[in-house]
Amino acid sequence: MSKSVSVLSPGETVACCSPLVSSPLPQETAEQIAPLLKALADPVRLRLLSLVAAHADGEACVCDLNDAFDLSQPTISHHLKVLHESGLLERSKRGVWVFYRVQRAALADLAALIGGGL
Amino acid sequence: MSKSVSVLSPGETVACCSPLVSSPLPQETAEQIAPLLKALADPVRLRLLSLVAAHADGEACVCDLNDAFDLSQPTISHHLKVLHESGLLERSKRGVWVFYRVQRAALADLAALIGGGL
DNA sequence: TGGAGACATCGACATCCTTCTATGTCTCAG
DNA sequence: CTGAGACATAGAAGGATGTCGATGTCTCCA
Repeated sequence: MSKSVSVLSPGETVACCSPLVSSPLPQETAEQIAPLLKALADPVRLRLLSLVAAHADGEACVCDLNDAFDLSQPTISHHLKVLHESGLLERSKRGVWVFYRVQRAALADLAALIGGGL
Repeated sequence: MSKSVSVLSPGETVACCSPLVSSPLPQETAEQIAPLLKALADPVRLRLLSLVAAHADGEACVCDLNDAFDLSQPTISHHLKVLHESGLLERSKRGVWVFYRVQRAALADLAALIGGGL
């Protein structure tokens, strides 16, 4: 995993900017946003995020998520890490289990960036 | 460029689904959406899209866009192609020049997918 | 204390992506 | 018709990404 993936420390959300279509995005901002979109731009990670969000109480244990895919446990763990490091998923360990929860603010900011000004 | 990038034919927009956080995204849908996000998930392409959208009359000529980057002309051409094939940019040739215009519906659909249900 | 189970990390491999240079295609002016 | 300019395509190189099996770490229970 290259360092540039985690531009935001886990838990931090996008301090967002004026909408994409309103004014030219500064290079620096573009380089901040792109990793976030890249984290989202994978079918497995999209489904993971969606599964977590739609789960009861808004959080899901890794064990639940593993079962939903035909992928190895380390692969799922890797994707969850990407989502977590990009600030899209919150992590909390309780006993033996690890639970993930969607950081709705980050998603909302992204949506505002893309869809704002339309 | 692998074939899977252009899931949508150029000009077609996302026939969008229920929001990401509302119900588990079906695998098929996730595989349809991911290429769109992937098209957006690059700092150069983010700035290209933003530049086009913010340009006078909502469209920009490739010659204008080339000047805004420290990248070779074929590289910009490549990124524009990715954005076009994903349905985010509309292409129109007038004389010697090629103009690109943002397909706002595609952006709006994406934003609704990500931010809907928050 | 020791074993089992839940996750994370490591290292490897194949594929994909970004970028480049070189070259092709199309259109207009002269 | 020929040259120049705008843009696209082709092919190659280097780095990034997705996936795996093997292994490590932590926590709980017996």
